[in-house]
Amino acid sequence: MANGGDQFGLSGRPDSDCNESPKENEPETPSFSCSSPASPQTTTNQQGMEGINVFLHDRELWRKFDEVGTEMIITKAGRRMFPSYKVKVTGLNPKTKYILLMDIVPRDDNRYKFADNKWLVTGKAEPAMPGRLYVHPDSPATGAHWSRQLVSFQKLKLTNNHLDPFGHIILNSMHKYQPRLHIVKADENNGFGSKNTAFCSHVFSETAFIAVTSYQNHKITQLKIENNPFAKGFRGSDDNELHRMAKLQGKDYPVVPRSTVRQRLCSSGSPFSGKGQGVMVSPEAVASPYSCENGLKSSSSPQELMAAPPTHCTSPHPQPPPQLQHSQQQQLYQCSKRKRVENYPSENHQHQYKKPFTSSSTTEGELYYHPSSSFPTSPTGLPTNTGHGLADAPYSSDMGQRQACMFANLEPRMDEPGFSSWSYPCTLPSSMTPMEHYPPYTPHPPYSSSPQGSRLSTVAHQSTPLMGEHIPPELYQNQSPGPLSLNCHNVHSPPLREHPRYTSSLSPPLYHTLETHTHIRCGVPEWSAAS
DNA sequence: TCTTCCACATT
DNA sequence: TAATGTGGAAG
Repeated sequence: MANGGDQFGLSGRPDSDCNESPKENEPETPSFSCSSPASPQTTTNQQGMEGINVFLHDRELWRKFDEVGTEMIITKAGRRMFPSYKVKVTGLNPKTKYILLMDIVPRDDNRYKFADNKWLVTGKAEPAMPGRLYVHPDSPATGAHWSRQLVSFQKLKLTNNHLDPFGHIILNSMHKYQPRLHIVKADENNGFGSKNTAFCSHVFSETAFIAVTSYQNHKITQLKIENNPFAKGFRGSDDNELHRMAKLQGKDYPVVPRSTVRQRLCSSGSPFSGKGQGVMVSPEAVASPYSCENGLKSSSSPQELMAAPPTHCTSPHPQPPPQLQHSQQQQLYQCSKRKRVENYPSENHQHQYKKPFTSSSTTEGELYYHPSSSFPTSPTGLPTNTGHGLADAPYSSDMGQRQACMFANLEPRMDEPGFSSWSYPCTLPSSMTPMEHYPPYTPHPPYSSSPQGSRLSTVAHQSTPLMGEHIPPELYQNQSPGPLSLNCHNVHSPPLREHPRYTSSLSPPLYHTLETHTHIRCGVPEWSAAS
């Protein structure tokens, strides 16, 4: 990882995002994350997905965590991610409907342990958990809708319960993962999965993390406490508090005043990344290894840094190394809270606790809900892709929030963590069309708890342009032509490997989806575990 | 060494 | 008050 590198102070609570009306934003937490530049680099010409750019919200915060080595708690009941995954999407056709979804894939084949203040590889990874997709509850929605404000995936939860019935994303503790965002263009029926379905995917390497059941690195603990509103209670007011906490944690790290934690965190290399650590350099310098990263001015302000769009490795037309244009960086992102849509009865009151988090996500549904997502399914609950509109079946806000949205999926892998961000608008191969019924199952039912999930799973199976085993060799190459080929203009783009371990035998239903996988790599330095 | 359960804090 | 978060104790 270690693609962070900012030397700025913490950006302030991540919750002060753009959904909050300006006046609600805490003055002390400049939401520079609310500004976003136009993305200059989409060059795809397929399926109308060209020009789409995705900007990671609170990128600075993500980078801070990444520098240290992000850890995400996973619990049986499911735990949200922090920082939460929020993005601003631009370049969408205002009238076209899109489905936004996320998945989290293994970043490598290792199992880790935290020892000597650093992450070390301890062996082979456990078989991957059943892949699940988290479809944003607003899906499908028009480009105008998605573009209106930040799209938040903060409701996404991570669990280590292999039998999780809630649709949470299942992960293995002590394994490294990479969240990915997929934007799929809904077809005329508000669904997708046809062979012409277009989509693009984006990966922000700084959002990679190691799943843990309890924090291993105290620096991460401190960062979480510092930035997560829910952890305010753990924020010490003085040095003693920190010493106390450190002591309680049984850590022998020197404890510094809270006021200096940030500096300490920013100035210390990440044992996690293991590379380029010793010296904390400028953001752009740190990002430099990532060829897909947009260049950033060394004098970039936090706003600009945040505004840096992800690198897109688009297909089929390779782009030149994305270079953020200043003028575009300056484009300001609207931070006003979206007005409720009359037709969508929304909850008039948000849970207070949600404010800081949901503020940025009107798309989350707290502010309103679409009548929405109905994914056609077969009588067995399997995807049928018969063309029913996604919007056919309204779901309650509650449903939308909780279940909207996880899907079983093949187990993709971010093999060889080398991507920074990529997109591969392309035509889905016929192999991605709805599959036959799943075999009865299964330790990892696609979405046992969610009726909606069942419907939505259609989307997952049909559209997920994910990776998995059996990837045609040619697809490993960035230059491969054809619908699924991807061109990553990355310096480091070693061929992807297949991972026999992730075979269909693990979870038959889940490995049924794609015969043709799109494996993209954008050459980002590998996380150096056990460096 | 890692996971689960708990009390407590915040919104 | 409920939901959700946290770190830490206990297993």
